[in-house]
Amino acid sequence: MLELRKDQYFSEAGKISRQVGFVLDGVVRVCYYNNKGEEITKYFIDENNLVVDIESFDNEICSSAYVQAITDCTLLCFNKRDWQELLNTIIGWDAMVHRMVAKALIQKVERRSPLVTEDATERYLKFLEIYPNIVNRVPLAYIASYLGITQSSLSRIRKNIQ
Amino acid sequence: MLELRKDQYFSEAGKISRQVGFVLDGVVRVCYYNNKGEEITKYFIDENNLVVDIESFDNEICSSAYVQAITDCTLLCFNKRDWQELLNTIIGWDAMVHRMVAKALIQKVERRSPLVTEDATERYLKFLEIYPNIVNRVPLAYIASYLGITQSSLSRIRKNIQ
DNA sequence: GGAATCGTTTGCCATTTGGCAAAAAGCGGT
DNA sequence: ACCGCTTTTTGCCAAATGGCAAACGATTCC
Repeated sequence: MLELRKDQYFSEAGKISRQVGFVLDGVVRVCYYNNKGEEITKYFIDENNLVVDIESFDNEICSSAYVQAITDCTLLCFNKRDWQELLNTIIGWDAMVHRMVAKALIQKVERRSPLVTEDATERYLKFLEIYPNIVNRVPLAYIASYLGITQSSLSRIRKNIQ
Repeated sequence: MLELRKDQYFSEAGKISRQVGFVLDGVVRVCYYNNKGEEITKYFIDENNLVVDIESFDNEICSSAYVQAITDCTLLCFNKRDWQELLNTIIGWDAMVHRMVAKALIQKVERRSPLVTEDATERYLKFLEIYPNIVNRVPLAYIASYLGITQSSLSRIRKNIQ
């Protein structure tokens, strides 16, 4: 069990991610800095979802992204040993995890892809569909950086929608 | 072994995808139609890559995308029975496939995500990095629809770069 | 109850991209 | 070489978005 305060990191770019988390309460985001130094939010993770950089965790390579709490958070937290134990204890755990991970990855693609080809307003509407419980809990700047628009644009779009 | 001619479909939206393909020669794309009826290219797949709608194949649900040959293609092709046979015959096949699939999914996210937050020129440059062997083999309209810009814009961008 | 801090909205204008249609270029068939 | 078809480029103008700074609003801390 891990408590994170707003703005604390669960894992950081450039380090190996050695823990699998499961969000019990709060919202977390995965973000990175592009080559212009802009901070980009890649996705949000809220309650009852796994948070892990699977490439980093599995292959023990450095992660390329930060995982940051954006509200105070409570996470279940497993290290490799715990994880291995679950694997040995629970029949079918391995297969189940594979499914969950595959499903989560597919979801990430399906959520991110449409953003590329839509205009800013539609992106925001998609965001609202996908993350209905997040809008009011995180700063607008993070949402803007998720959508690939400036926060002034997002503010104006909000106004236009009502 | 399956030969597809330019423009033929490997699998179609609304149908269950019952085959796993492996591209031996040619280029294939995955595409769909958004709610404005615009055709969107989600990604390209060229030689030595797997092509499968894993959700549709695994869970026998309808696919939401088309897989279309955009050059004449040669594919290795497995149906569920073949696939099962490989699974039973080759020790470690299952684990290997899980890895390949996870890796491919991660790659899709990593390739698609950056496009959201970059301007049109940078998207095109990223495309060139990611798919260096595809530019000259597919119509510009498909690339534009992959990048989420119009083909006139892409044409102008090309000119500006040289 | 201020003061400081952080987040959001707005105004102004420059830049980017889209829409549409016409022109130009490329390509295969005869 | 010519014709018909498809793809790509270009011109013109409109619409969307960005950049920047100031104003406004909310929240926290003393």
